[in-house]
Amino acid sequence: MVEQYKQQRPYLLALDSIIFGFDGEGLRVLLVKRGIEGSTWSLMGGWLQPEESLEQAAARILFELTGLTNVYLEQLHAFGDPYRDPIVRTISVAYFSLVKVADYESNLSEAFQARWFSIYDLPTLLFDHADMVELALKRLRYKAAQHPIGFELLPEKFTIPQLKKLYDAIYNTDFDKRNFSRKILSTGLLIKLDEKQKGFSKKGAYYYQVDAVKYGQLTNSFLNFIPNTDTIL
Amino acid sequence: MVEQYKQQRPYLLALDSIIFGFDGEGLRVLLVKRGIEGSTWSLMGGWLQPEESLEQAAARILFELTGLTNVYLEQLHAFGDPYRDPIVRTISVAYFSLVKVADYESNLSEAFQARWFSIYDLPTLLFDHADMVELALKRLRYKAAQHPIGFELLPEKFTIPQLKKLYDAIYNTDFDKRNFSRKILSTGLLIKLDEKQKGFSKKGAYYYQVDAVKYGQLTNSFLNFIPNTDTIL
DNA sequence: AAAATAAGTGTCAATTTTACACTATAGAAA
DNA sequence: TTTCTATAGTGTAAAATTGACACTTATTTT
Repeated sequence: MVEQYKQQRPYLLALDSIIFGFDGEGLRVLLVKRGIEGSTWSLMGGWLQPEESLEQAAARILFELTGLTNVYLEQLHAFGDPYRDPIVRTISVAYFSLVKVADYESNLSEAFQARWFSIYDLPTLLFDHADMVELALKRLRYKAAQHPIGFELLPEKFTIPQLKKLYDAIYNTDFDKRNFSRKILSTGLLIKLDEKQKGFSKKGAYYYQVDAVKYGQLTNSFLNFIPNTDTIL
Repeated sequence: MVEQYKQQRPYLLALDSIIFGFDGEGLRVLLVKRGIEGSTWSLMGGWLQPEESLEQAAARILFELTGLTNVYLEQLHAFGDPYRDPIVRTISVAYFSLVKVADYESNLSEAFQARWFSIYDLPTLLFDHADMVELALKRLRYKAAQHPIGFELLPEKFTIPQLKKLYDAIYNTDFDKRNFSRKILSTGLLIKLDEKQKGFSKKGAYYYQVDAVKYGQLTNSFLNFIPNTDTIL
């Protein structure tokens, strides 16, 4: 049994992060310079360390770039085509994360030459990173339709028009604002604050924040798409 | 750059398969005997070979056990806790697959001591395999609510009552047969055959089969849960 | 011929979705 | 101070979908 292990060839194991952000206008992905002469844009990545879980490694790598902790992080997919990395065969486990751009101190980015790119206008990427971004975008769309994860991309306090702009950006469409706010508010997940947003529009939109208690409960069944499978069994 | 690769420690990379089947009564998982003295039930698994992609490896391992090809196979999750395998650190990429039990020749199972278990009555499993099964079941439920993957568990020709029993088993519930058949037929995905099932009931239920053309188109938006994101961009 | 068993089907009320346009507010400009 | 302008905010009616509910049909067995 143990001999069976010894005969096996080991592989390098990397992690790559698709980091989504929303700046109020469009959906962005954070990329860094990498490659032979630092000439190619790539996803932020790193190597798995001996005492780390995959999730811990992904969180560490995200922290090294952004200085952020407590960030939404979800495993996307393991990529393992034999020649995806032409130098040495490397399996990469991709994670996607949603960060609040406002929280992101850009000071740390310089070491990595990080930059936000619009998801609709990406440069050529290293290895199979374009596939990773494409899959991550699919997953984000899929997930945001059913789970309240959009809020992870917004500041603590946000307005309904901001939220709508975010969803517009994610789905590259233009939702009807009446139907949108009815649907969002019907989840009971938002708490209206007394404060209004200043500066952007003359009238000013009310700020809302997520009801943390309800947010914790609603992992599934957000927008009535899917029955809450937690309670089926 | 290349030196950076050399400093990294490699890890063993395994694959494990959660193989679901449906025998007309309940949802089953195929398990094999493994462990120190072949004493423990475990998922079917194997090692990644140098020239294989992850998907190819998972398909090969599935073939070695069941003799089946062209089986529904989907990557579930990469499991990489440092001590999940107490002997040597091993990253396992879990795949879940849906097989038609009728197709499965049980001849090959003997080499692996394979057996179908009800998902509601599993034995103690090796390592973190119980977590894998749990996650796979969640994914199956999640997915079957939106995508027409249930058919992968049934023979080519099946009746509506059979399909309902399958969904009942997946969600451990009892759907209303009128609403169920209305909903399923409204997808336009099923073709009614002239033939009736014999032997099971006196009246006999009509056989249906999946419309292959429409099946290819409908990857999302099966039961109207999710807008078809393929067409959004 | 009657009984038994599972298949197959229809309706109505409630809910949800979709399409669509006007009013309110507050700052800026005249 | 009045007017203008830009965005916020809100309601309704038709259509589609869902959910609850029970009887008839077809065939085999007795």
